[in-house]
Amino acid sequence: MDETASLKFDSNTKSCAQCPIKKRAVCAHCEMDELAQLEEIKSYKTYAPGEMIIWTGDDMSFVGSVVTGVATLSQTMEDGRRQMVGLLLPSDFVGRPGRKKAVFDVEAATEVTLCRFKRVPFETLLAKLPHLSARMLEMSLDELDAAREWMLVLGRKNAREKIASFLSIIARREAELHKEPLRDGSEFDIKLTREAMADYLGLTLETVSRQINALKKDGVIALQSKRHVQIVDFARLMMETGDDDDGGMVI
Amino acid sequence: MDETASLKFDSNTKSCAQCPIKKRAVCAHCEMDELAQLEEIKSYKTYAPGEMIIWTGDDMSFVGSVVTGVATLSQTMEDGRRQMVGLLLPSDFVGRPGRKKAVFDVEAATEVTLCRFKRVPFETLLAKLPHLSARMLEMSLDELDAAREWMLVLGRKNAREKIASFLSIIARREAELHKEPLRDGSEFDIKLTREAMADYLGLTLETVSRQINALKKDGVIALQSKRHVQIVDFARLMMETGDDDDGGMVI
DNA sequence: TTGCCACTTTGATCTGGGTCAAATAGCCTT
DNA sequence: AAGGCTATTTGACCCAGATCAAAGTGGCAA
Repeated sequence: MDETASLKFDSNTKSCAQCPIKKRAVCAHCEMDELAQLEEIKSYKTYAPGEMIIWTGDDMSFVGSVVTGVATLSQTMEDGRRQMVGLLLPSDFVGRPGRKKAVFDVEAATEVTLCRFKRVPFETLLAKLPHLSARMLEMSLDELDAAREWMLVLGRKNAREKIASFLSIIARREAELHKEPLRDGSEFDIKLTREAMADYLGLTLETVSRQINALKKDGVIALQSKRHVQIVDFARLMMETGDDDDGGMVI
Repeated sequence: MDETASLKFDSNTKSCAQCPIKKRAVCAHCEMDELAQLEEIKSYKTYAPGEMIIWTGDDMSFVGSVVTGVATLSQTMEDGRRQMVGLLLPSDFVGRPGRKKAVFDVEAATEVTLCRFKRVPFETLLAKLPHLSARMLEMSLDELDAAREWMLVLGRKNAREKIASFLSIIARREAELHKEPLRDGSEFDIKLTREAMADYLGLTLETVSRQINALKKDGVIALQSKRHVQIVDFARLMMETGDDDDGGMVI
């Protein structure tokens, strides 16, 4: 939570292509002022894999969004049971305007670079800039849909369906990120341990391992390595999710 | 989805206390114009218990909010498995600005009165009225938190903890609604069937029945009737949820 | 290149909650 | 007050996934 940021990007440059907030919030007919105002309260910080970005209960000094890497959003019960409630990929928002204390843990799964805005000034800007709040609303409604889709996975799907759902979501976002089509043969890294996957899916790590290897044995996926997946039969993977069509999933 | 509304409230009156959108969105220093503009696109409609308010895939001609009654927001898999993803109580928002087709079912659990706004004009207003979009953002962030809290319940809690969590949430919202304190002896109606509870909790109706009666046998709750619960020992009920403190739960 | 350590797989067993089946309890209607 | 609903409870059994245990794998530090 300190400000000893290792700046990977120059926060003074006018042309910060990497910052999703700006990219999304600032449109052609905005005043240049707005850009400059966001610029002033912005900084970048990079976190090491496994590092806690935010602990539940922390004072929220900033909000921001993921520029590179993967972070997890999760809750832990006092007896250690953990549930991931969000997977934060590049362009995803971190924190919540108006919230002083964090209610979830945020942890870097890989090396993560965050584009951060000081919370209070950001809230002030939010009140002044209609485009920014419109974009925030759109983003939070998308997240809400994604969370609700995930509730179906958690509440009603069996282990195999959960794994298939997880893989198809990761594959989809990965493809989207690299602007590549998603098809048979597409491959990608799972940036999470089996345990983190289990925490996302409401399973144990042993069950995750068994089901991944079952999907491999059945020729739905291939494993280049333990964390590198190739989708052999995409249509089949979609069937295995238990969803009616390929459309549903948001995240 | 038709407009054959049975108007319980006069949509022409200037003093519609029941409409949560207005109550929340319109503040003292807003122009009177804004009120009038919302007024113009507003109507009320009442739905019978069990009636579908929105089917997944329907064209969304309106957004709005619950004035009275309880509605459920849910997804159904083609094999019939169902997961409730939200419980809509008075003041809760229905629909999503910018969304043309519904992605969830909305069903009246009791008789429900909705305050509805035609979607497209509402979106136009949203772009013009900063207070309205700020309120919408706040509401959707609250819902997002609630959905994420519920993911912990679905993914990591056992049946008894799920039931305790459900009862404590209902009790809390009921108390809040009637502006009464929540304490030992508080009582309320569960407005859902055992099956609807099961769909909310990711359980079967038999398990819901067994666990409710187990909590009764253990003196945590008492049942005045099958749907009317008295909380005998509130602190104990909170323990049974498995949460560390009484604070967490949103919805 | 060896050894360590964290991650992953695999096996054996157990159990919470699902499934199937039947009985019971409230209800509106007539 | 009898019949016919639907909602709920209760019982018996079973199985998917948890748990416990052990072995395998691979990356990297010295």
